[in-house]
Amino acid sequence: MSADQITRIRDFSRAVAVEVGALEDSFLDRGRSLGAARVLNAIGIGYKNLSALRSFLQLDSGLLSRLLRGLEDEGLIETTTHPMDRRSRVSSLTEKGKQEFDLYEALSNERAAGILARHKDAPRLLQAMDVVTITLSRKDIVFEEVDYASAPAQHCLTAFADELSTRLNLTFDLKQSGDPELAQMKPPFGTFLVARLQGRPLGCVGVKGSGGPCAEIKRMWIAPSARGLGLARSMMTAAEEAARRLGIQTLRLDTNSTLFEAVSLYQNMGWHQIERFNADPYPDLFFEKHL
Amino acid sequence: MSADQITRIRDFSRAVAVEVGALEDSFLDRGRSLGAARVLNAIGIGYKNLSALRSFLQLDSGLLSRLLRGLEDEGLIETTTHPMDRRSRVSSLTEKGKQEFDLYEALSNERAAGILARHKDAPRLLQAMDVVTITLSRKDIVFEEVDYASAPAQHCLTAFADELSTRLNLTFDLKQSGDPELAQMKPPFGTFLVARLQGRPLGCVGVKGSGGPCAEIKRMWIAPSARGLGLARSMMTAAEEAARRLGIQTLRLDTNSTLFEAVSLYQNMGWHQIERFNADPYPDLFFEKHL
DNA sequence: ACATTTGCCTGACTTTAGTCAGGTAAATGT
DNA sequence: ACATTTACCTGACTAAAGTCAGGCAAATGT
Repeated sequence: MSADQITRIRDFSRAVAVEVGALEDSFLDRGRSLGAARVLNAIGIGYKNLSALRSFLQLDSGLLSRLLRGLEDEGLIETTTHPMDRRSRVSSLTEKGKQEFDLYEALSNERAAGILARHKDAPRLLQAMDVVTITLSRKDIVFEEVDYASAPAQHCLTAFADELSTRLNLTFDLKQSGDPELAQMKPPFGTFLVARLQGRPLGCVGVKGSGGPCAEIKRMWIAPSARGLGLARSMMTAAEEAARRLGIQTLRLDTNSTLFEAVSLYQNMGWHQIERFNADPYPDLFFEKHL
Repeated sequence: MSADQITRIRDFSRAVAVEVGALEDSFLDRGRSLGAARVLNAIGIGYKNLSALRSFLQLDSGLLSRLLRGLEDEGLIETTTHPMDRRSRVSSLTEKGKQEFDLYEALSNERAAGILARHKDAPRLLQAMDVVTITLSRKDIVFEEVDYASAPAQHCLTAFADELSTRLNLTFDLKQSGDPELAQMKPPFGTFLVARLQGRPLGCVGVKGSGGPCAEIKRMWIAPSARGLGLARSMMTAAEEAARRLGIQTLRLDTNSTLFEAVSLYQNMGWHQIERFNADPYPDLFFEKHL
């Protein structure tokens, strides 16, 4: 744990504290105490159960109770008992509360836009922020099976195609609507997985089947900001599990030897090299794995 | 100002608030109120003048006064009147206060080390943090004329040599102690500039003269984390000004055509291409500027 | 010279945050 | 069934943070 690294972390925290603090301060701009504003916003973003609110905001039961009553007196929230457990209570925004919440959102957006405006000539800032965001909250990344045609899937595929196009100096379009692969990457033949962090798509992988015992891994991609976190490995694992659930016994894939990191990942995960199984010009390495 | 960018800023702020908050919390670990701890630390890092303290910590005059008195009662600080203006007062740490300050520093380092430990398998995190830190606080970057042999200069030159070595697959050593260039890059012949952010060196440039009206720009380098901020331009400007102060009338430099960003910067700043003036194998483009 | 401003202190006050010991009603364990 | 636990509320309290008016001494303006 070098002193230099610690200094860099502390410099970082000092530098962002100012900007991030300004964003937090927007919660004070509407004449309400910070505590009350935080509760209102937590309810607005979906923490309705009081116990969830308490643990999210790290509030004492008594304190939360009082803040809630204050918001109720203002007519911003309503609290009812939980239908399953009548000890528990559930809060929700009233119409007036929603308006107030929207005002807080607008304020926060304004502050964020202010940060952006102050640094709009620093194109690398947002990318670097993404890397930090994703790394710090990578425990929250989830894998979802979605339709190949759904918005998050299309987001990944567009980004993937753009990346391939610039890297190989060719034009790729991986998501034509009439694509015959479309049917092969949804159940019962195959599936399509995306990795998401709080809704934002960070990567994808497709399992393309034909009803038989053999299927193919396609469209494996990780967003640049999410690389270096071992996401590829967990996404491959998730894809293999999904394939197993579909009754698939053997998976194949093609890749290019210049992608050495991917190649060593496959070898590391128990894939073994096989003979060429298609005539595509781009791939020059072929792998297989028995599930 | 796209909604997507605003979302990314807000996600970033949410993600770092947790970690940064934990670092701030270390101020509570020694049984003192947050306000008192912040004042003690602000004095420790150099804010001694009360008016400077007030604006740095955004404290009400009365509040600061009381916090200071509390610290005085603990024997941690001493306050004297300002020698120039006897209305103003200046605080400084006592021996006991210094010890207490060091304990806070140790706690903060510990927390930072904790963050590092939690993410040590994310090699890109620190780099990304550096980009964020430097971009957000780039207004604080200063240029200093230093000796070619000084620590910050050597830091830059080592990094520069390493970068050249890996990029060109050769071995460079730009800072041999017996280097004849050493004398030519200090007054009265030339100079050596480093760009620093709170002490950390971010880039360098040398002006190598021989006493005559003509000098050469050498060793121009910007730390990877500090690129994309226009630092190269301001560093070149600073170098030209320093050269002018030394009585130099013409500057020359050599570069390589693959460094297209540098080349377009030179053209943009009024340099014009000239004939080859040395026999080095690496450069293939030569520029000159009359000051 | 004298009014004004600046820099800081003091006292009196309010608000916010946070803690803790009960208390009630519903759910759960055995 | 009855003791225990859980989920929340209430009241009483303290500590910390923040506000404001006034005051004093030194500096400054004219």
